[in-house]
Amino acid sequence: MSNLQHLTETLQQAGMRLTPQRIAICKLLAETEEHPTAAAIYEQIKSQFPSLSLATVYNTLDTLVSLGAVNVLGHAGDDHVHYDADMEPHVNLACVKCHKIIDIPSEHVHHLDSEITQASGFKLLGARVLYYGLCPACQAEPVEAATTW
Amino acid sequence: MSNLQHLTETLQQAGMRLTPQRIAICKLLAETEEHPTAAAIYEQIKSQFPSLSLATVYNTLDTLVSLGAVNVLGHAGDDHVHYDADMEPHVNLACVKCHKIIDIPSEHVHHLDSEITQASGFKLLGARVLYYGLCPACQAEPVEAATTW
DNA sequence: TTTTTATTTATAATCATTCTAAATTTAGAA
DNA sequence: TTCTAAATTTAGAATGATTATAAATAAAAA
Repeated sequence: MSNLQHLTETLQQAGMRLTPQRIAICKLLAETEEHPTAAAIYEQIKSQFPSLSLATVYNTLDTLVSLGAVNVLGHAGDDHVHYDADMEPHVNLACVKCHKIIDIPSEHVHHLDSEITQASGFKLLGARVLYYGLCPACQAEPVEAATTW
Repeated sequence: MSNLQHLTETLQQAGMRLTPQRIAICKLLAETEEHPTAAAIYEQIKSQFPSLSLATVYNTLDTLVSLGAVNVLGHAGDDHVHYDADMEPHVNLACVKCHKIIDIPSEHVHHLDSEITQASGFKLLGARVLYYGLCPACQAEPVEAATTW
């Protein structure tokens, strides 16, 4: 099953309508390699739906998050909340300089779930594994004032 | 070396003055088991420094963060940024219901650093490993509308 | 001292996100 | 088809954490 299907079916099974706006948001989330913010999603879909409201984007994202189909990465060096539709355990790696976020498949994160569950007795609902540093390209350039995190 | 010493020395070595306000903030960060927000720190220190300004708290936190002595956890189910002076690799585990955050020592997170460095070529500066779920106490109570993340 | 610089403070400004109420769309019944 | 009620979208206002600004204070240097 494609990730897009997963997202739309999640909405349907929650009894929600598959409106064109919601489909477009799911499509973007499923296909992007980025880790978009609400504003970024709004900007990219705006051309298809000139009347689109930011509230719709936030509502849809919140719904998908509370249904467990989308992950919230939180702020990543900027002042925007980033979202990630890839729910497979993986590491998100952000460059504090160019603000790009990439995914790293990791052997060890796969084991974290059970390790944490056993140690804590929590019922896990999600994770946010975000490392930050300087990407190879930005390491080449001189370091300036540290970014605020 | 105590964690408090580490924090104050970090400030000094950066050429900054050890003002009473900054010392109090470092002390609180070093001694708390919580993962306080700027507002929480402000509230707790206010009694010692009635004239304290929130700006001072934010400034000091930002400085400590950019010096790599304090970690920013980001939002944790509420709308506040949480800080953590424990820089040892560990898992932060937040309950989405009672909003408590606890630390979990983890064998696997210790290995993540080298794994990520090798896979990406990034120069790592920090990490934010935050899992969320329901703590044992909150699992007992009935589940209500999902919290927005 | 006097001068310079760092720091704190109070307050205003910013801006991402949330809220609200009206307008629109939809699914299903008649 | 048309009607009706519920869901959804929308525009714009409101919220509130954080940041910026400029004046006041404190400390260090001369």
